[in-house]
Amino acid sequence: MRNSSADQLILETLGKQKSHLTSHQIYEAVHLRLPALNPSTVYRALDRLVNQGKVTVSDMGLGAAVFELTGEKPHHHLVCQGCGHITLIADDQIAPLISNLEKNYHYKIKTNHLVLFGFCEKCQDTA
Amino acid sequence: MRNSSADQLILETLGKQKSHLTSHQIYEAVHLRLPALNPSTVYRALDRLVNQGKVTVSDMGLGAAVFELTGEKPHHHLVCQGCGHITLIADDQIAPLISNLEKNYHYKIKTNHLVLFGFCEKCQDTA
DNA sequence: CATTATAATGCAAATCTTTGCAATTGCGAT
DNA sequence: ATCGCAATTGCAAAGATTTGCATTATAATG
Repeated sequence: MRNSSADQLILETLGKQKSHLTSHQIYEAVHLRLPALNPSTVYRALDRLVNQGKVTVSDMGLGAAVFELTGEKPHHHLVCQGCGHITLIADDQIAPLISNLEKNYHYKIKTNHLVLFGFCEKCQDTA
Repeated sequence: MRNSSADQLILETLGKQKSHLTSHQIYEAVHLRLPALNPSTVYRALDRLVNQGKVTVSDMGLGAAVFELTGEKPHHHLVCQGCGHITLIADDQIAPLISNLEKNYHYKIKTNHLVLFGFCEKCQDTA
């Protein structure tokens, strides 16, 4: 592994961003700052960063996967399929489950961003 | 909503399949049995079925999302990022967490297939 | 049975993403 | 400083998926 300028650029881009970005949004952002960069380079760099664990990818129920910098602390989300509202789940709600599974299955779990879909209070009434 | 032949075909295809299929694999299978069917029709039908809850989509860590018939019972998986091995997680390991979250956040959770990534016992040693 | 509203489909174009291969570049070893 | 290996990149083509719009088919209604 080597010091790649594409990787750097992507990390910076994600760093400035508080929300999640799709791969295409990332490509666009990076392309703005370095138009010479080839699409395939960006997509491959993104792949690389995910494999290295520097970037986290998750499906938030939009058509496409979204990316973010891997944070220090795990965090999780509830996504309402009715109104699209997103609720943050405190990690201590999830952490015990994770360590249980690790114990029972002799696993070291890397997933640090769970996304659960469902219906929030309001939208349950509507449906 | 209406009785769509594309929908039927997709449901049958998934029914005969014990493992998960990518959208493209589904397109190929359906295309074999009804070559006249347009790709966009298949992709749109698949979308529809997911929205109707008849089909479940999940990211198993391959490049693409995979689809399966929505089962009666939730089931979950551990996926090893080292060797790719997949372990079934008993639902009673997960169910308590789900009902807790539903209580605490006033949510009705629909997600019925959790996928957690990590490293199995063997691959932890290697890494 | 005819009519109408709406859902599903086909088609073609656009878009997004991946892939193979050749050329380049960075990094460690000499 | 140079050499050589392996990683990164560019390019072009292929592949996969989405979209807009016109057309067709279905189901409900009168």
